[in-house]
Amino acid sequence: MPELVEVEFYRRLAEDALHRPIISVVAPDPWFLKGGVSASALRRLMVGASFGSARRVGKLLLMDLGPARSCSGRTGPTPASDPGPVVVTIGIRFGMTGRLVLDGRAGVDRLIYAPRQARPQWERFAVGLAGGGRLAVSDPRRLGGIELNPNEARLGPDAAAVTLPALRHALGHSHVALKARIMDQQRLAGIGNLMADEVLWRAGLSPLRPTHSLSPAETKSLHRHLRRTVTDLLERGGSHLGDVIDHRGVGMTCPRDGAEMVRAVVGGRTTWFCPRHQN
DNA sequence: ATTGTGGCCTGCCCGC
DNA sequence: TGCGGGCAGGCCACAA
Repeated sequence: MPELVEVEFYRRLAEDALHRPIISVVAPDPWFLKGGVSASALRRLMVGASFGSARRVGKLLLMDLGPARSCSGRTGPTPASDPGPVVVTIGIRFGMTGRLVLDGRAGVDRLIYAPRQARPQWERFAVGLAGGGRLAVSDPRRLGGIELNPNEARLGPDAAAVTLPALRHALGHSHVALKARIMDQQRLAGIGNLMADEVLWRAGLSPLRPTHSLSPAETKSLHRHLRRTVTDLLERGGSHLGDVIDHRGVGMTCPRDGAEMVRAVVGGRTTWFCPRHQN
């Protein structure tokens, strides 16, 4: 499913759509437009403009209309002397089955839990680009959506770049289960169910552990494995390509020590972990 | 304020 | 062979 890794591939793909004039907007599904924005409003804003930058925070893809804007992620506080131009941003969420397609090229080859091939009726949003190009969002399950000027401040630091102090702050001293905490997008952005299982398996930490029970050394280890896992999965090409993902299932054994994997529900999500080395 | 739960959406797979 | 129930999880509304 699209987690941080897939959305990063979508972002890279979307960079090829920058600076190409938008000539049409196709938004056939009102459900897919969030926050009360209408297809006609999007059309008024977008037609004649072009995307200036493609950014990502967690699982949210952000495409700014207008001239290029810093791609270093979050923009800091703007000096009062220079408020800068008003930027219109199109936020795209992919749910768990959303794909981004540019000029017929898909951002990822395969999406776990999603049908293998896209059908025309699953296209929920698209922009036509000058010269015949097309940027489209295909989402069979309709769990994603398009939002105008999404509130980026509601997302925690991106998991791909989070520092140790920032991770410590995100974890805090909560009594909530560790897995639920690292999947809380307001605290840490980008980790979905599969990556959470992978990171905790690598770090040898039980998903059920109360967050506050982590020692400083364990938090440091979690940080190292988190960053390493993101890097690995980006290199491998998908959040489903972790070492433990194929071992999530009844009767499966831990690829590290052979113990039988255990199923639990944490934060409302199906969770698989090794009872032997994840403590 | 924080935290937990249920529901939304639809395709797929299993068992009958 | 068709059919229906259960399942998948990101996100949000809602309740405590």
